[in-house]
Parts: sequence; structure tokens; C-alpha cells
Amino acid sequence: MGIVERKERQRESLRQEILDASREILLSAGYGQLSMRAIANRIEYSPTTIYLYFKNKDEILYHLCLEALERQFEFIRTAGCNESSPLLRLRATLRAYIDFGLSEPDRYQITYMADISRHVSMASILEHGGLASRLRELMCQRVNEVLVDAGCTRDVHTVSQALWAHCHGIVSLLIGRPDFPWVEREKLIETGLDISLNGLTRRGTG
Amino acid sequence: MGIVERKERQRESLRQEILDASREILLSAGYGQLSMRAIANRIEYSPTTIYLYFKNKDEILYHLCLEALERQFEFIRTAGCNESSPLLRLRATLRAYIDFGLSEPDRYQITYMADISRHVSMASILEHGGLASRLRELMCQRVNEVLVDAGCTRDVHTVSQALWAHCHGIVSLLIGRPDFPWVEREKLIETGLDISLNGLTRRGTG
Amino acid sequence: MGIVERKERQRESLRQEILDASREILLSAGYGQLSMRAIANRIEYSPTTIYLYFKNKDEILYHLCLEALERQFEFIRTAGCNESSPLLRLRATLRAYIDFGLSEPDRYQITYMADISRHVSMASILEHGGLASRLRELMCQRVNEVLVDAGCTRDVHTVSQALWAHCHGIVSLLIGRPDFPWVEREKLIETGLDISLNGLTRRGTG
Amino acid sequence: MGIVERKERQRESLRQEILDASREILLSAGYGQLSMRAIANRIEYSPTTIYLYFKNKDEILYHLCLEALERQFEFIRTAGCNESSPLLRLRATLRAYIDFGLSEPDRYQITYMADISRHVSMASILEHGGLASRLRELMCQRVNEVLVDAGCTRDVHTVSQALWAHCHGIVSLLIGRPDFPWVEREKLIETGLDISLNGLTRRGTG
DNA sequence: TATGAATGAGCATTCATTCAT
DNA sequence: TATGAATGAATGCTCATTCAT
Repeated sequence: MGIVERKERQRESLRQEILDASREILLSAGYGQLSMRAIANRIEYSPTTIYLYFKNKDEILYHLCLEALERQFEFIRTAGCNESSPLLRLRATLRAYIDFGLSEPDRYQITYMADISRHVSMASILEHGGLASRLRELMCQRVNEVLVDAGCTRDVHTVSQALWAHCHGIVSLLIGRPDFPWVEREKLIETGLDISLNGLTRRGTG
Repeated sequence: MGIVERKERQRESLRQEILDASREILLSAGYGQLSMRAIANRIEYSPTTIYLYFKNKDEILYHLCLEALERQFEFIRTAGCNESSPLLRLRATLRAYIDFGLSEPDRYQITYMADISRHVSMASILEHGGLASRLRELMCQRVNEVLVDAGCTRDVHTVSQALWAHCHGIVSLLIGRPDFPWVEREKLIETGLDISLNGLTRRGTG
Repeated sequence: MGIVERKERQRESLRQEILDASREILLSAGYGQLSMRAIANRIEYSPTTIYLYFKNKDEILYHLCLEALERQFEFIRTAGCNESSPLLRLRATLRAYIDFGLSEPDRYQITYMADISRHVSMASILEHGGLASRLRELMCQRVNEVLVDAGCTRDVHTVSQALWAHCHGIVSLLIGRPDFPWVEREKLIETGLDISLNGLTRRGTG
Repeated sequence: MGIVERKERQRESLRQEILDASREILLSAGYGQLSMRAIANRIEYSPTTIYLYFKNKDEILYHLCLEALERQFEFIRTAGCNESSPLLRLRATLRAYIDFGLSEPDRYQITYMADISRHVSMASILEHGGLASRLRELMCQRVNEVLVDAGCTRDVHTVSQALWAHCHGIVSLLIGRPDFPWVEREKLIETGLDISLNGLTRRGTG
């Protein structure tokens, strides 16, 4: 049955090539340039061939989102497991979130592209396999540990969302504005995390 | 010379109508729907007419960005001037940044839309009239006051950029993910600011 | 206002050219070959131009049907008015029906093309201006005169429909099977009418 | 040799399935929907397989026509053989023609579909096995009997063609315009035959 | 016998833009 | 100032067919 398997692998491989090509176009040239022809061009197949692997353009977008989310979850899931304190575990998780965005900027952005969410039911993706909610739970758990440990009474969901926002802000600006005169990237990230995490366990002003 | 002036005013008025129509389409339907015909339809003129006011579509986008930036600057500039302490002034400034984004989401997003920045030289916009740098300076000044006041030795640019990122994260997520189960908006914002500003003047972990 | 009128005429003229070209393609090459490109080719304009005159392909088909029906009605309406007897008037009307089909075979066939009726609401066309019902009424009236005159008790609607069918049979076969070894056309038509009309006023077998 | 025979039978069986599927699509959805993929879908084989049984789409159409004609001939051939008079035999033959069209509208229409005759050499079909000419001869023979019997001097070919046209008119209208407010079908058909046959043996006006 | 992979040609339609008026 | 006419280029998608297996 080696033949069947080889064919299977070939098929999967081209399918992945299509997704890769699409992602590359999406990020390098924008949603407006993501045409079936452009994809075909890049993978050096005819446009028709794409339809043998995906029903239509929207399905490509759907799987692009799905795949991006899966990668993100996998990347972040195990981060900080071995850290000794709740705060370090949380910090490692946030850092992993940022690192994923910076190391796979195309995949990161895809899940935030407005044009895509108009063509793909983001809801259906976000709930697929509970990926999104599992990520959210992971974050809440890490935050909760810290709050408990510090005897802090803040609402865990509020804090989680705020921290998510902070990290998203850093990633999306660094990715989206590459020409801006940023300070040294590592310093910016660590300072950002410092500020957020220092402030987390201290009595607030508001 | 009243006639010339009136004509000038009329001209300016239609020009503004075009920009308004474009911005509305951009936000309600997305960049993909922003066609010259769609704009023409909305202002109830022929598509050709638009070319009398703007050289081409990209020029519309350019002025859309410009105008958005001006509004943003105007909105933020005076915020917090009357506050009594450096920290409150900074907080007011950051809050104004967030409030602008939430009250004029269309204008806010325009300056961050990836599709647009591909058609418009963002650099030229950002430097136009020094708007961007003036905003940056304002922010740095506010941050500097706080750092000095607190005897904190952090780099002012690093902190400024981190805070900007935090605020941008909050705004862009709230705008971009309206369906997400956010905690109460006011609470999220204030908690976010608390965390950032509390952490700012405290000795960090990193 | 001469300019406006000239423009109006030009516009109407190209619109008609489009319809003519479409009809010609339809009949010479079949529905399957009726593409916007083919039409454009024939009128020597770009495909895009067609959309300035018709909203889409279906609208072209719709107007093609409409126009064909109008022509047919106009052609048949006055036939036989001056004839001296009811029978001669009916015969003239039927003959006009056949003659229309043979002299404008393309227009005749359009209203019977199955593929078209799948894209155009035939009902809406048939009832437009009551053209179809007016034609039906005309026919029934002519038939009724004959039946009354001959003291024949047949149902007028049944007879009308049967006669219509007979004429349609002659036209559609002569048009649709040009290569068949038909007897001399004039003889066939007149014999067909003879048979139908002779039998009409005679007591039937069934 | 049983194996060979079984294979032969299997082959013939799939071949027939293809024709059946094609005919069904043709009538239910129209020529425009008759694609190789649609056929393949319906017979639950791959599109490629069809090419093992038919050289191409046109060949399918060709055999569809052929088969339809054979069925029609078979249906009509024996009609009226037992009738006692020439007129009743002719009437039974015409009635059979109409009944075939109404009971197998798909097969009937196929031989008259304009789109098909563009892809299939109708001439070659009509002469295949002399089916068409044998049908014509049958009709002429039936007509001739009547004319002789009635001492009528009309040309037998002219009359045959006229009667064929009459019957075709009835069938094609009833099939092609199912939504038209027809009088009761049986009555329409019998009246049509009455008129045609009554008029046949009576001295004409033309 | 049967099929999956692949493709070139074609389709209806939309868009930004130009031109003459 | 404003527009109607026109177009070339592009888009997503379908189809009949071929080829290697």
C-alpha cells in the first residue's frame, strides 16, 4: 500500500503548498492581491488545479485561519511549564505569545485581518476544537495563579484581557510598522512585560 | 471675490464629502468594497467627478489617513493639561488615545489598515506637518515628567513605545473583535491603564 | 436640445445593435454560444460596454423575448381585417402567424427556446402589456366568428389552441429542419391550412 | 465464454446508464446543465470513466438521439394495425405519435432540441438504419390508404408532412409550455385530430 | 476497467481609469 | 464643474478533455 500512502503524501503536500503560497501573498501583498491566479502562479500550477484541493477561495482562507490558530496554540501551550513561580510562568506565556507573533508574523496577522473575517466565519474557527477557548483558559489559569499567589483581588478575566491586549499591541505594532524608529526590540518587549507584570500585583490607582 | 470664495467652499465641501463617503464605506464594508463607483454612488455624483477632486484612489486614501491623523492629534493634544500631577496627565493622555480610537473607530483604524499602508506611503503621512513626531514628543514629554517625578531611570522612549503599544492593543482588539465576550469596557480600559501605570514607576523584574 | 436627442438616438441604436447581435448569435450558434464576449465581438465593442446598456445577460434575454413578442403581435394583429368572411379572416390570421415565423425565424424561435425560459421569467414577459393574452384573444375572436357563422358548437378555446398548435408545428419544423426534403413550402402551408380549416366547420368523428 | 459475455453485458449496462443519466439531466435541467461531471455524478463514476464508453460529449448526444428515434419508431410502428378502416388506422398512427411525445417527453424533445442538432449530425442520425425514412414511409402509406379510400387527389407527401407538423405542434407546445392554461389535454388532442382528419377528405378552399 | 491529477479555454462580471464633451 | 461612453485588465469559477497509472 506504499503507493497509496505516497499519493496521499503528495496530495497533502500540494495542499500545504497552496496554503503556504496563499499566506505568503496575503502578508506580502495584502488581501486584495490574493487571487486564485496569484496562488496558482506562485505554486506553478494552473488555477484550475487549486480547485482540486479546495472547494473555493473562502475555504482556503478558512484553513489558513485554522492552521494559524493551531500553530499559535501549540507554540504557546507548553511555554513556562517548568518555571518555578506563578509570575514567571505567566511571563513566559505572554512572552511566548509575543514571540509567536514575531516569529510567524504572517500566521499571527491572518487571525486579525479584517478582510478575512468578512469571508470566513471567525466564530466557527475560533470554536473549532475549542482552540480559542482553550487558549483563553490557559491564560486565565496563569493569571489566576499569580493573583492568588499575590493575594490580589482583581478580576481574573479583566486582567487576562488587558494583558492579552498589551501583548497584541506590541506584536501588531512591531509587525505592522516595520519602518517606525523602534527602540531595540528585545528591550521594548521586556520593558512592556515589566510594566504590565509589575503593575499587576501592586495596589492600583483606579 | 465672493463668487470665488463660494466656489472654493463648494469645492472643498464636495472634496470632504468624498472623504467622508470613503471612510464610511471603508469601515462599514471594508477595504475590498471601497470602489470609486461605490463612493460615487454614495455622494450621488458620477465616478468621473471624483477624479476632479482627487488624482486617483490612492490619493483619496492618502488624505483619509492624513485627516485621521490630524483628528487624532487634535483630540489627544490638550488632554490632561489641567491635571495636577505628571502621572494623572500621562494617564489622561493615554485615556484620550484610547477614547479617540473607540469614539472614531473608522478614523483610528484607517491609519492602521494594512491594505491602505500598501497604497499610501505611510512615511510621508507620518511626517506630514510633523504630526506624528509631535504626537510622539507629546507622549515622551508626559512620560518623562512621570519618570523624573518618580526618580525612575527607565528609558523614556522605550516606555513611551510600550505604553503606546498597550493602548493600541486595547483599542484595536475592542474595535476589531466586537463579538468577543469582553468584560465591561470601562473596567477593561481602566484596569489596563492601572496595570501599565502602576508598573511604570516600580522597580521591574527584568 | 438637438444634442441630447442625437445622443439619445445613438444610445438607443447601440442598445438595439446589442439585441440584434444577441439574436443572431442565438439563432446561428445556439444559446450555448451566446456569451457577453461573443456579443461584444460582433458589435465590435468591449464586453464591458454591454454592461452600460444592459444590467446583465439575463436582461438581454428578457428584452430579446419582449421585442420578439411585440414584433409578432404587430405582424399578426392587422392581418385579415379587410377580408370579407370570417373564415377568410381566420385563415389570414393563421397565415400571418406562419409567415411571421418564416420571415423572422430568429425572433419566432426565441420565444420558444427552452434554455431562455430557464433564465427569463416567461410569465412576466407573456403578461407584459398583455401581449400574449391580447394575441390569444384575437385568435379566439377570429375562431369564434367562424364557429358562429358555421353554426358549429365546438369550444372556441379548444379550437384556438388546436389551430395554434397546427401552425406552430408547421413553422417550427420548417425552421428547425431546413435540410428535410420538404415538399414545396407554399403548397405545404396552404394544404395545412386547408386541412385545418376544412375540418373545422365539419361535424367531427370524435 | 461466459466471462466475456458477462463483461460485455456489464459494459453495455454502464453505457446505457450513461445515456439514461444524460437524458434525465437534459430534460430536468436543460442542455446547459448537461456536463460530463454532472453525468459522472449521477452514475456515481468518475468523469474519466465516461470516456471509456463514449469518445466525447457529442457522441453521447448522438446516441441519445439515435435511441430516442428507435424508441419512437417502435412505439408508432404497430399502432392501428388492427383498426378496421384506413382513416382509423391513420388516426391511430397520429395518436401514437402524439402519445409517444407526451409519454416520453425527454426522448421526444431530444430529437428536436436545437442545441443538440448543432452538435450532432442530424442527417446521419435520420438516415441511420433508415429509421426516419421508414417512419416517413409508414406515415405516407397510412395517408395514401385514406386518400385512395376517399377518392381524394391530394399529394400524399404534402398531406403527410402537414399532418406530421400538426401533431408535432400539439406535442411540442404541450411539453414546452406546461404552464400555459391549456384546455383539457385529451380534448385538445382529439379536437386537433378531428379537425385535421375531417378536413383531409373534404374538398379544400385553396 | 477505472480513476485522480492536471490543464487551457472559456464564462459573467467588476473595477480604475481615460476621453470627449 | 460634471458626465456618459468606453475599455483593458482582472476576478472567481466551470468545463471538456488528456494523461499516467
